[in-house]
Amino acid sequence: MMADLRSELVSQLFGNLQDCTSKAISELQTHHRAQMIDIDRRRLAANISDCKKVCAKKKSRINSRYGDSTSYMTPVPHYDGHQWRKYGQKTIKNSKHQRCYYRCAYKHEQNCMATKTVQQQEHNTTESVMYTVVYYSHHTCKANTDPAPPHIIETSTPQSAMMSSDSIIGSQEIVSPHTGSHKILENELATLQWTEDMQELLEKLADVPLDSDIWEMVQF
DNA sequence: AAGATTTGACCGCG
DNA sequence: CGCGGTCAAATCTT
Repeated sequence: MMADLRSELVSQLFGNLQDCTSKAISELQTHHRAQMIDIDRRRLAANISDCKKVCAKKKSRINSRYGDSTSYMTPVPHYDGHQWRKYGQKTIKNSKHQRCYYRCAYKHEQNCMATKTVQQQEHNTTESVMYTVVYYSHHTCKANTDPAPPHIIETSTPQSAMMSSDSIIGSQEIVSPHTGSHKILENELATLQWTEDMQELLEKLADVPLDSDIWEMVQF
């Protein structure tokens, strides 16, 4: 009887939560895409000729050392379907934030040479925090087929993204201005089947005693 | 204790 | 010689 009531309440709460978060996610994604398009347009308009020169220079250097690279902008630089190990962090000249260096977690076991760098971009207070992620080499480790990372936007000129951006973040400090709940949300978003996991959480919580203070707050 | 991260040292390139 | 990519010992986390 009590258990049924609790299950129902929890079910409703999670239903509302799911609706809410889905809406928020949708809005963020829409806003985010529009924002990135705008930022790209402004950057391109600002200094196309300088950009061309520097891009060509950087690209030739990078390609000579690493082969092709692919860069992305994303608010969620750490959840891209692969496991990484951080092996370095550097302050980059004229950048406010540091750049972090990651290698594939299976580098030694499987000789996978994939690496990536993550650097937080400059942003004003009206923009959400974004990171430039540059991938070098492809994953050769098994069970990893180098999928396109979720919730990111591929930039047409990889090096230009690095050029105008500014810093990094390690896997532990994660998106610094975000709260713990944001981190969880991002994680779920990028890697999990949302509805299935919500259902699982629901089933677990239905068997857990609820806090009495919360029960007193809910009016029926 | 094992594995992951931090951080200064090292090194190659321009 | 400075920048930035990598190494590896120290430190932290689980």
